[in-house]
Amino acid sequence: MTYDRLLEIATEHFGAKGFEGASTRKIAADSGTAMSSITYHFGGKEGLYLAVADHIAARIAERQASALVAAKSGAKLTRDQAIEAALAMVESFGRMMLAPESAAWSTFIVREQQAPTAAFERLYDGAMRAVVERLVALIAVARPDLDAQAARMTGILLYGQALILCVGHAAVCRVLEVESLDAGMQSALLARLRATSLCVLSEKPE
Amino acid sequence: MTYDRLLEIATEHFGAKGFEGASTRKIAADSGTAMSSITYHFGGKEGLYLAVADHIAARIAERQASALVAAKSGAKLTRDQAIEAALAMVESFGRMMLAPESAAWSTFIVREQQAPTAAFERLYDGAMRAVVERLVALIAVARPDLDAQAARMTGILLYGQALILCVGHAAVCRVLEVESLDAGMQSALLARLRATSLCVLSEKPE
DNA sequence: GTCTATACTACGATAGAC
DNA sequence: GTCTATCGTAGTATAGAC
Repeated sequence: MTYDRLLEIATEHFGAKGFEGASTRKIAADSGTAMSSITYHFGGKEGLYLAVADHIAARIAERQASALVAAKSGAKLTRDQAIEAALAMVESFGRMMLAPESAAWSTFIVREQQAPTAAFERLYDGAMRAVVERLVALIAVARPDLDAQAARMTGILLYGQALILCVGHAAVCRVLEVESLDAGMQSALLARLRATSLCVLSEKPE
Repeated sequence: MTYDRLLEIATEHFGAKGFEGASTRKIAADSGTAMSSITYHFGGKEGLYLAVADHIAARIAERQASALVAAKSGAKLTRDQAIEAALAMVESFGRMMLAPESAAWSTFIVREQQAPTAAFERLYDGAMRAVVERLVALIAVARPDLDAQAARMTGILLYGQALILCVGHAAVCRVLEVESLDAGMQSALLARLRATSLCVLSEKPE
């Protein structure tokens, strides 16, 4: 379908070059269709951009769905269970950050973070909110010594560890002295992510 | 000087909108000069872009200089000294990430990370390398249980915690339920950054 | 060094054929 | 639904006056 193909290609282009950098002519050409198809299906460049935001949010949501289910919310958890569930969420996020698709997503999202447009609301409400809130709730159980705001901040910082794997991709490769992150390096990174997160989550409340 | 003014304004524009999104016309206009001044001083848009990369690298380097000096390299440090020096470096980086100027830098750098151009070399060699290598060396002292590669990964992850404060700015505000990060919130974030980093650095080698 | 002029290319939008 | 054709705008680069 032309609609889907345009959406897929547009995700790559907007992710790689940003809103202004991407060209509707090139998006249409790479999708094997005419530029006016964008007008027909999405109303214009801006409509296409917003559709891409929804698309990214949906993809992220479905990828994080399993981690969310595993970290069941309502149930009372022991501290060890909460720690394990939080680790699983951070690791799941890190795994997504290492996946090749998310390279396009991350630049898209980071741009929206710095200068939020209407697309940011869709990204946050569609994908981020549920994941962050769940992790924060688990941290509150794992670290009863932290107040609510400190638990939120800790959640942010833990996700930051995973985020750099994608957002700082070139620097990560440089520091590790590799050309790209092969499967072995990826699992080593995820293991380290889990280990450092465990240090934070299992800190003994004195 | 026209040269300096162009450089400063260009840093903002490229940071906010990326290479393709920024317009030499607008950069020149905001600098109060003619567009052809860019050709004269920088040879064209691309030359200006590379000059901005050098400019950002220099600014970062000078900001991190004090943290680098404090974490003196050659000297033998005790574990506690290494931990304290590493904490100071992470905190210094976090402080920079919270500074308003770095908002423009971060998007510039993140774009380069995902799709590195010649500008990335300048950023990495000019600013990042020294800071990362110093932190990794300190981690090696603080955590003798980690091998060299694990120490590198840990350094990356610690910097990731600080990076999200800038790169995920909009989401951070959302999670903390504030409009912007005032001074109190900033120091609370830095305190938490220090606390979680301490958890990782002071982990007892069994 | 800095400006004005202009040349040329590429952009997004839209109208209308099919 | 998809295409071609065209319009107006905005982009960078460059030549030449001062």
